[in-house]
Amino acid sequence: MNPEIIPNEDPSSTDNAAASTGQKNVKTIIKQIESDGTIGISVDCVIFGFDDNELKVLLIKSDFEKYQNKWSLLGDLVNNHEDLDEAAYRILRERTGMDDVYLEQVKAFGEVSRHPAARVVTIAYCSLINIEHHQLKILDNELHWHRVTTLSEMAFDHQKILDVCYEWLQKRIQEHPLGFSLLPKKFSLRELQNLYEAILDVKLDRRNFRKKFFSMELLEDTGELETDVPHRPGKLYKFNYDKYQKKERKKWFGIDF
Amino acid sequence: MNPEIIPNEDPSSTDNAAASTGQKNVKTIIKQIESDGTIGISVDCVIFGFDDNELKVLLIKSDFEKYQNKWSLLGDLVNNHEDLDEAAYRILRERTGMDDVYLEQVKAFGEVSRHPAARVVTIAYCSLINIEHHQLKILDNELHWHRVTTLSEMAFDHQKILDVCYEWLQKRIQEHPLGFSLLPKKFSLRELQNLYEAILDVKLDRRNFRKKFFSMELLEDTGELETDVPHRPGKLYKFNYDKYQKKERKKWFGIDF
DNA sequence: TCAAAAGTGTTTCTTTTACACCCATGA
DNA sequence: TCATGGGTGTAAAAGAAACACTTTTGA
Repeated sequence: MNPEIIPNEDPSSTDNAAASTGQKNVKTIIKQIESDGTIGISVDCVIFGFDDNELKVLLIKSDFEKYQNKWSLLGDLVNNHEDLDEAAYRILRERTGMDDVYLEQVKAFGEVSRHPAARVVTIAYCSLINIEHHQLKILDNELHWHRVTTLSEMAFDHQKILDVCYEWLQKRIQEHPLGFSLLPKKFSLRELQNLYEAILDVKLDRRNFRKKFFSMELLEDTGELETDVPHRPGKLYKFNYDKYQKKERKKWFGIDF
Repeated sequence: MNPEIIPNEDPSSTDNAAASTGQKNVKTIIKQIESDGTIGISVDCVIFGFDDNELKVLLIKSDFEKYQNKWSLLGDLVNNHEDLDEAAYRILRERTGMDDVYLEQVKAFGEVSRHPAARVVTIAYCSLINIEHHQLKILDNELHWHRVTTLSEMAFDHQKILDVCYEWLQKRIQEHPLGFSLLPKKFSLRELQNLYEAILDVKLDRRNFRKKFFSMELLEDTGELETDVPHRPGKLYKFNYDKYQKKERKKWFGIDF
């Protein structure tokens, strides 16, 4: 089951007090993998958020000795009895308390020596969450939102994984309405445009941007307006997921490379 | 290292007499995984070819009891000391004797019960090979080219994997020059158009198709003509990989969904 | 000389881009 | 009343789609 769009709802419960870091048993299991000569499987989540007109990613400080003080993605070994997707949702839930979020598999990374202690193949998942819906509560390992554009010194091959996921996001957001998962349910067109401009690192013409989105007929005017802005308030829209889902997908886009 | 385009060359050696099916030891290892309670990792290759104006995929009969007589993709467990990509190239080499082919990872499939004997996560790779460059020599397990459009009764979740890879191919071929890997090095525009029409299952206008490809300026006129055709022979072209590689990739395609 | 596919241009329509002024709000 | 960003339309350009006749070859 390939997760499609899941509309983001205000979290009914942000109770994640029970979230474990999942880091405790990892070392033991890694040791086992090491001695077995088997291959371990993990999932790493690249959790994107959008705040202050910038794309952010959720990171922790690695507690693996070799990579002390380097930034690390949120990952964990896959349990024997859980699907890959389930593992990704679990990691997300443990860290953010949310499970009704956008999540999609991006790529498997399996270089022999990507993990210094043992052979571990990892499956990278991309997740987009609306930062407003979740105040980080568990701050183990300096969990925090980090700007995507100013990153260096990551643990393992996590820089590579992040790069691949970021490129994936840049492409995907243009042909799939992922972006709305990063915004509040009701948003202004300016917020939407800021999101696209930040992710793609381009400037877009405001009028053409509006025209484009309105012509898709997937935005619904909520009748509400922005508040607390020091200028004329913009209209608030919401994205019509139902209508989008019912739209038929075209298989012919036109050859271009 | 994400394999980009590799131009297909005539194979200098199609000697693959030493290719092993890789199936002998699989059962033993699966048993071990089963008893260990660990998770196995395999690679499955979806090897597409194009012949007789139809898209084909290379399949064998499964020798796993439960799926006797069902069609199966070419796969094998990943060795401890090899990258995922290497494993995919190995499988390809063992089966086709070629290793200078197009190969790309598509997706990991990790449902808990996708393999009836043990927990095995598989990474699907898509490979495109030019059928003319390889006469199948090892026909173990009824190895053969099967039409993609008339398939049923596949082993494991291989139907699902094939479907995902086929959809991936349909999309990918429109924005990436994969298709040339399925054709002879020198081809006519009609062959190229037949390829696109077969893969996408659409009819295309001949004049617009030509216009489109010529405007990309990536086809080189070889000066040669088709032979042995019962009508006016078409010009033969080759694809200029160098020029394509040097082209800068645009990150802005236009929002459309 | 016939059958079959190659080769070739123009027009129409659609989509994309570029661009400037008035409007509503809060300070 | 000012500063700030919201909201709007049109013209030009580029790209995609529709469409028919002549040419070359082998049989």
